[in-house]
Amino acid sequence: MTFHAFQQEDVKSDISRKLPDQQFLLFTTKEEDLKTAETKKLNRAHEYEKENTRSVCLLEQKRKVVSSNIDVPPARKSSEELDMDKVTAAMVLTSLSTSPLVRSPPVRPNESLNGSWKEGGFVPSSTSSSGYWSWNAPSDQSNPSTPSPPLSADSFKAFRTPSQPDDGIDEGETSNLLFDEPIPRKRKNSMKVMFKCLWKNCGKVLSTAAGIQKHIRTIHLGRVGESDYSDGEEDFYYTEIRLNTDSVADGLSSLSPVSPSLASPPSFPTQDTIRPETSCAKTETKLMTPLSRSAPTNLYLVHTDHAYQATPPVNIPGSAKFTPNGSSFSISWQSPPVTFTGIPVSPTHNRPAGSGEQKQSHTGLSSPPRVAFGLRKPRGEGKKCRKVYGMENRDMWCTACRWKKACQRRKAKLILQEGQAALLEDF
DNA sequence: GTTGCCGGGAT
DNA sequence: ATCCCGGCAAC
Repeated sequence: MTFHAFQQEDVKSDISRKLPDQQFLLFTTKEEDLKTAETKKLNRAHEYEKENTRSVCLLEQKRKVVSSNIDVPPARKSSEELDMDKVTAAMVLTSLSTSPLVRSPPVRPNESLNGSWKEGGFVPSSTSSSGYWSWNAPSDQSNPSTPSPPLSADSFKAFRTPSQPDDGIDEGETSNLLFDEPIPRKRKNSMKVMFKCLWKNCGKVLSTAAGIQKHIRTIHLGRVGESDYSDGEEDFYYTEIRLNTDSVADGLSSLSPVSPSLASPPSFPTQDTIRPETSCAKTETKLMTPLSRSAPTNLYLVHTDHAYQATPPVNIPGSAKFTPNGSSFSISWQSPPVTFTGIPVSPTHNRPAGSGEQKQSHTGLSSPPRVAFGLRKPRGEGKKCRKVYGMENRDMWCTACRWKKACQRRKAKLILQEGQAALLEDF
């Protein structure tokens, strides 16, 4: 089981969702909710550890950027309170991350603390309070060396038990993941993160999460002209791939973030609004080699819908070859992106129990039930919240189900399976 | 008949 | 934007 907790100030409602593959994303609205989130997470983690799954727990403490163009939440806890919350989180995380169940392969040197986002130019854009996130190049946003929040990651290291050398996420990285370094840090310039669509036979790669979201929405979900669609439950599946490029700093002006050998025309006649985007990413530093033990099947980014920005599409065929039983890949969400070393979960654990609907994922190009625009979507085969939880547990349903909308849970599952199939095929 | 969820209304 | 639900269509 993979468990991720994100603190996200601009998500309105607290969403705790079980994902396929026994993964979790846990979102909490406010910093003050962190403790609550941790409690939930812990409960969930225990619950699913009982189900014979392994877990790793990541907490991303959203970076607080103090600068003139960043909205800082008005009501802030005192540093002491924050400290306690974070300490609580740290202890929870420690208990999970040091659990014997938690295992992950060693982290390569260049993806250790120094190489991950803590060094990067990622900061929440100035619209952070509106639920809109984008990556800003360091040049057009607050100074990376802006005043740091009261706590530093070092404050929490004391609460972590020493991790076994080969057991679990690299310590530096872990602490980096768990306790977002409040101090904006620079990132190496030699890598760039792209976002690869995980839909079967797609593999489209865009330079921003927003772009890939729009791609998925328009191409795969058939949501043309629904840019205003934002029910807070819309899920996207894409994965982050890192490209070794030294020209990232150019931004998107040279949208060939691809290494030369990988360059090729876009695979999709995109419907995306092509718009040069200056606030784009300069990102992760880990090189994803074809033989790296990457495991997108273990973790997918489920992204709650937010406003997005379109970016020119870039296709990088073969640039994200993940090994089926891999273990390492990264996720990126909000700010800053997280480099994550996943758990090599056995294939059986990769599949949600009883996911018989996988069969359809091998049926062709339009694998996920792609619907002609204007037509009703075919009914899904996955278990809806209603069936899973029953009417008596309606409060456990996903929001969409409660509102009699298309079940996000099922959708996520389907997309996940398609993505897995596609990636396995690629490999 | 049951269930998923679209479309639209109420707030 | 959020929440709810009538009603259609797939099952």
